[in-house]
Amino acid sequence: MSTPAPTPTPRRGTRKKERTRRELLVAAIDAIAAEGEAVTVLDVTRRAEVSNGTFYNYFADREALIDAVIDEVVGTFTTTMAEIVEHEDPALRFATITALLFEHAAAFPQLATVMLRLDAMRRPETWGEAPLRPLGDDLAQGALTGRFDREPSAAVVDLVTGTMLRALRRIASDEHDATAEHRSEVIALLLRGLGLDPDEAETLSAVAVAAAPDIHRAHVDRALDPVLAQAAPSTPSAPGADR
Amino acid sequence: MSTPAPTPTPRRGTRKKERTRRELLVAAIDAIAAEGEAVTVLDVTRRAEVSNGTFYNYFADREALIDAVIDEVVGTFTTTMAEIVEHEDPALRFATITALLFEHAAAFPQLATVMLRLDAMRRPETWGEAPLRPLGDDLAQGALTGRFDREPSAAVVDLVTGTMLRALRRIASDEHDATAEHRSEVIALLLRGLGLDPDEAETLSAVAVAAAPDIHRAHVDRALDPVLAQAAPSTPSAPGADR
DNA sequence: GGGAGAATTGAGAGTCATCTCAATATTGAG
DNA sequence: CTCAATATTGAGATGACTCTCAATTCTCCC
Repeated sequence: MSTPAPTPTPRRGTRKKERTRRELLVAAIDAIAAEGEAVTVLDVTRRAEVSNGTFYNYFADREALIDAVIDEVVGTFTTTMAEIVEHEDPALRFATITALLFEHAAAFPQLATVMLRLDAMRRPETWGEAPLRPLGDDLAQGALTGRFDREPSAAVVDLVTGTMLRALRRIASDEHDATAEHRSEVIALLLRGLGLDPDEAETLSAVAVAAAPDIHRAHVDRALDPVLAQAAPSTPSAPGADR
Repeated sequence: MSTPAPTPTPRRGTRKKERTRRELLVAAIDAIAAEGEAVTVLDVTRRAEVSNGTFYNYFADREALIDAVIDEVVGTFTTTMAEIVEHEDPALRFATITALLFEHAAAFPQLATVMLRLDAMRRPETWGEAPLRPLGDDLAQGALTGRFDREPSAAVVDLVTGTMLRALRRIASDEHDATAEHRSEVIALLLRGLGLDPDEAETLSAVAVAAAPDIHRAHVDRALDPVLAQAAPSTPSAPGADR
């Protein structure tokens, strides 16, 4: 039996409070993906199907919600990255990290869309400390250490983060050519720009893109907040092992 | 022949109108650079030092202003590009176009900031048709035609436009390393990623960056709307009479 | 200068947003 | 089942924003 009770009760002892907060977070992610900077508290509470007043039990104000969303979303991406940081060959590590981010964006387009929009929601004065900046710096640094003779200069950061954000945008908006070939070619272009031999760049990127889905699935099963996984309606959260 | 009707040229009291509209446009550029999507009509009219009501003599509504700003700002960048489109060697043309855009962004940081913010002000559904998309496509296309064996695929567009937008953001926010070296290295990285020989990439990019200031100055003197030039307070223009 | 028409003003109507709070409903341990 | 703690509700208070319009000021042609 175990018909889910009409009153949704996940488990005894779990305060309702926990669940409502997460529902608000998921609703906020959807709303920001759709509305961007212009999102309103009412947008969020309507999606979460709670009253306007309830919102203020969980967040001090609208700003606090935005901050919480930034933490959540950037968290899922950085966790995904940290997941495979122990790769040995720096070039392969870079390729794998990038391929994983693409995979993550394709699996959770709302999260990617929110990340991209948040990246632009800051004022010019604070662009330097934008939430995504550390992620880009880490990536560029990790891409280069120990393998290429090039230092992770500002130009390299621009090359890597700019290209990846642009490709993420394409993937998140589900354009027709956001295919595995597209991802692989993006990575190969980056590797070549960073100084890798063209042939090796092509091989490495193909390998990384091919390996990404399995790594990513394992990561999601293990580490991703199940409530956030709801934010990807197109992805069955507990599908069969195979695809 | 010609206009038979009432006095062929409308000249009664129509002088001021032109000027006010341009002042509103300049104020809007400043305001959007500072406030982004959240800009209000009052922000703009306060900056332009006109009353709220005056605004509606010139723009049907707030949306119309945004559209007009997009036209103006994207216009100045595409004009800059078209300026040097006749270069012979595609790689050098690409390097020069890029260097010119960097120069333009450094000379008119407000325009660059507005362009970058507008790029993110659209909804995800319309990102594909965002105002900056054609500019990026043109650039990627122009970069490759006739020289590289690579076709201007989606990956190439992502590489070129993403990197340039990121570098423009750095230049617009006046970060300490937005120097000539930075610009030159960005271009070299791109050229190498596109398939050019590393040494030639370095040489070409240095040449292009060195040549950019003169070309740009000539372009501004010749073609740029003088009112828009006001948007760059650091520019020593405005030689007097406000006709 | 005189005056017709262009240009501007700013108060105000209407809308919609954020956030509060007293009242009400729900939850779950004993 | 009971009831105190916990969570939710939704109608306002408040303020900011967009857009209108009758009244006023300004321009500049003659």
